[in-house]
Amino acid sequence: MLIYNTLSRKKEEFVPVHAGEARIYACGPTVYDFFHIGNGRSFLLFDLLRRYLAYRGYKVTLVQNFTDVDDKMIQRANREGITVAELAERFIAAYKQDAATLGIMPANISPRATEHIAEMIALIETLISRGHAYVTADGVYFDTSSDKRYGELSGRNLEELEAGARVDVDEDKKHPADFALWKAEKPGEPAWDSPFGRGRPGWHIECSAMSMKYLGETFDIHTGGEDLVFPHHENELAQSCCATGKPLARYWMHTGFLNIDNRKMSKSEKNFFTVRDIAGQYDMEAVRLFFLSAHYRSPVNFSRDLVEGAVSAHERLRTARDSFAFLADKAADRAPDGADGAFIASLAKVREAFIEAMDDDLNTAQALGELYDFVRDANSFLSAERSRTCAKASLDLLLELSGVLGVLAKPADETDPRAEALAIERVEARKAKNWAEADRLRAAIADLGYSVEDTPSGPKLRRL
RNA sequence: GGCGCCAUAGCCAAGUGGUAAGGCAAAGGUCUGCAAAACCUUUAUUCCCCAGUUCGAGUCUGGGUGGCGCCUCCA
Repeated sequence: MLIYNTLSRKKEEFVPVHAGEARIYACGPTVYDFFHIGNGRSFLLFDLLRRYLAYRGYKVTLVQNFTDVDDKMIQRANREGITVAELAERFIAAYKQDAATLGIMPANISPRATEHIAEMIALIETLISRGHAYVTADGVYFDTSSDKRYGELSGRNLEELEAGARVDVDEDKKHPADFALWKAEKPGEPAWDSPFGRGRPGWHIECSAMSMKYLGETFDIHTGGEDLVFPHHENELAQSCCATGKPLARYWMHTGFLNIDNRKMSKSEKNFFTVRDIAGQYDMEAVRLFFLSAHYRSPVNFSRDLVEGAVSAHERLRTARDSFAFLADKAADRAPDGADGAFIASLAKVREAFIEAMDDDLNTAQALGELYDFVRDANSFLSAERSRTCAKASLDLLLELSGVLGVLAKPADETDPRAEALAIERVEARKAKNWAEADRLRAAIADLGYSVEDTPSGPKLRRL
């Protein structure tokens, strides 16, 4: 499998540290608010990655942290008159709910920053003792000049960073790019005791401490949004490498941005949607399909029209699933003939093509193309009188491949029982060839918000 | 100012130097009480522009043009 590695700016063959295992660290949310649809897209990357690696036979360990102490959290907690811990509790719960709507499976381990202060302090002490960090009145800073490789991940060097630096230079810092490992206590902020005085950890150190604790000093893949490349991941990498002398992660994967109307989402622009907002408007599985229709590294535009296109495509996959399932139960139960055998044999090629696409740096757009091709071919083939075995094989393959992508996991939405009852009445009316009554019932069903389709497997209600 | 990414049909989007996947939308057809769904067919002589390399370029090189991102908290 090839993975695009931000560190080398190339696709590289995936070779895990431990044969047969894949250890992944994903930067999780800062839990000060509901997460937005752009965050959702980047969370989708690690979910897709872990599903696919598991499908390919790797034993996957995914660690996703919760950043539960930082400036934004402190501000909001103070504004609402609650503790930072209470705020964290609330939005960790919200994260879990919202992630589930997008089909994002829980990580194997979900460490919280505040529960790993001791590990961070130990890491900072190591950095100080090795001459990579220094203490000032404000806390402890990482000495970027002491790291020859600093800038490797984001493709910058210290001179450039100095040239690009804007105001706000801390006099105590040796270099403008130096960043805080430990922030000295300020009134109204949570603080912990440490050898360098009471205070709280900087943002970057938490990910270094937690990833290495659970995954080892060098693990396989580190994921995040592209805006984390600098400074967050650059700094994580610097801290960890300088502390251990070893690489932190073999592969760094970053998602492209999600834009709204071709503009970056931002609170000030008010072009901003939380996953919670969207979940009320669309089937989130269709939104997931929408994201997967473009490569994870390319920027994606989010708009009503585009998502609605994905909703149609998603409906089509669901219809295919229902139709295959119906035929797997009801089609002729006889031994497959030659054509059936050839069809079943052809399914292996579909799987191969799907894997080939996914092996190429998770090319979901291409993989979906293979899936749609397969659905069309199978629909066409099964429309003739075919053995039950063919339908069953088609259903199995569809569920297998869509399961890797996570786009057909949810059962059909529960339908309104009143609409169901009307649909049954309508079946009777149609049997009696009472078309006027049938049409009246269809209108009544439409009033409840459903269209009705007469399929071979009976009436199918579809939300309008 | 520095670094980097992108440009493929009405829209979205793949594409390993060898003759343009797929989806959405649209149109015609089969089927259907009428529909819907499904299926079949149609929709890029051409991949932003100009040069170059090559037997051959959407794909490689150079130069333009246009859009975007990072350099500050940010997925």
